Amino acid sequence: MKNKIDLRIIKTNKVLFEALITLMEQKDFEKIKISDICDQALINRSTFYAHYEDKYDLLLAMINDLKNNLERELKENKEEDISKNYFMELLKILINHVDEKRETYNSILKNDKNGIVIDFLIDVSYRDLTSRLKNNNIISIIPIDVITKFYIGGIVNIGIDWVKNKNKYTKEELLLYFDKLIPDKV
Amino acid sequence: MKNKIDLRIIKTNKVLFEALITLMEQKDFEKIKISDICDQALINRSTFYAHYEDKYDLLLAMINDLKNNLERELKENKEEDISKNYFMELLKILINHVDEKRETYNSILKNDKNGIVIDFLIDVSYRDLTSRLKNNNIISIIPIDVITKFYIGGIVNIGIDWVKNKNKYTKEELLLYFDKLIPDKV
DNA sequence: ACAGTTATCAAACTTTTTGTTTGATAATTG
DNA sequence: CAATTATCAAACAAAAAGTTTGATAACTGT
Repeated sequence: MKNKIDLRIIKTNKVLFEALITLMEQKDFEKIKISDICDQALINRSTFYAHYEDKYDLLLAMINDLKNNLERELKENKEEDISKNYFMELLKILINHVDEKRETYNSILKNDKNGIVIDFLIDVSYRDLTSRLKNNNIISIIPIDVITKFYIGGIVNIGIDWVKNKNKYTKEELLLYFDKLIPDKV
Repeated sequence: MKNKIDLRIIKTNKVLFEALITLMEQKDFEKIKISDICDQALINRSTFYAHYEDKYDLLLAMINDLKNNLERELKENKEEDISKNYFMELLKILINHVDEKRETYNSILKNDKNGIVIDFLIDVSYRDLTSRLKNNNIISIIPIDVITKFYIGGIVNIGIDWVKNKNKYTKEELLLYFDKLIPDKV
């Protein structure tokens, strides 16, 4: 009674994710047919329907998987060296995460699905960003979650640019830019 | 030989735009059928195909129309009082514009089609934002278009929040927040 | 290693949605 | 008012989405 997940299910999910990413790099999400996905993934169409309602359902599952990965990585890496600047730590992990899953993020962003990404970024970074901004005098005038949304929006928008144009600047430069652009203590 | 646009065409476009907005407020763009749009707009489906290839084509036309409106408003209003701070002028017009077309923007943002909106915002505001940031010392370290992307991203992300939650803060407060958050001269 | 379970498969099928074509009619233009 | 043309209903054809079947192969737990 171990209740292990069937290997075939894991495999099917994997090939479906990969197929969707490949296709989203080639064409608009809107124009992708379920049969395209199945052809690319080399699975039967009825198998697709055994797992997902439609392609949007599949996309959400893929993004959710991504989020779980990120959260795991954050847990694993944050404990290692506990410096005072938690938020820059987080950004560093985040940048590496995106760099490793570049094709996936690129395919999502290309198709304008970044709202979902922004939501989970706010989720993941809200606490650390807030604590970075806490010492700042700006906070007395503007509601804290408005400020948070502002900087997350900025980070994501640069991130999008960075993902789309791989070689315009390095990870280290990117991190430096963020550090300069996001106010620290007064 | 005036070559005027047929009134019927204008009317059809109008009801199609309105129908799309209404439906996008109710459900995902992905789930909207062309026949839904036609039912809502009270036009024949063959008429739809006489104007647009598919619903995505219609969406793009709607967004393009929005952009043209904004650009016209900018031209009209900017000349009135020419203060030194062009960028805040622009933001003010922008905020009023979005406020007036709130349902439209709301339906677009709800459906995660903001990439297109960001693109045209960068288009429209790049020059004035750049000139506001020009006097800032940060510019020597970070490429100017990276900075621009950062602040546009922030503005849009707060804007999204503002559109979605109409009564959280006023237009005037919103403008004040932007002014505080976007650095001016050193 | 084996018995029981279940995910995948091919294939045929129904239903839904898309896209096209027709010719008649009504609205618009100059 | 005559000529033009956008819209319409209606009937199609074609494509894509879903569903169902029973056979087979892959996986699980003991």
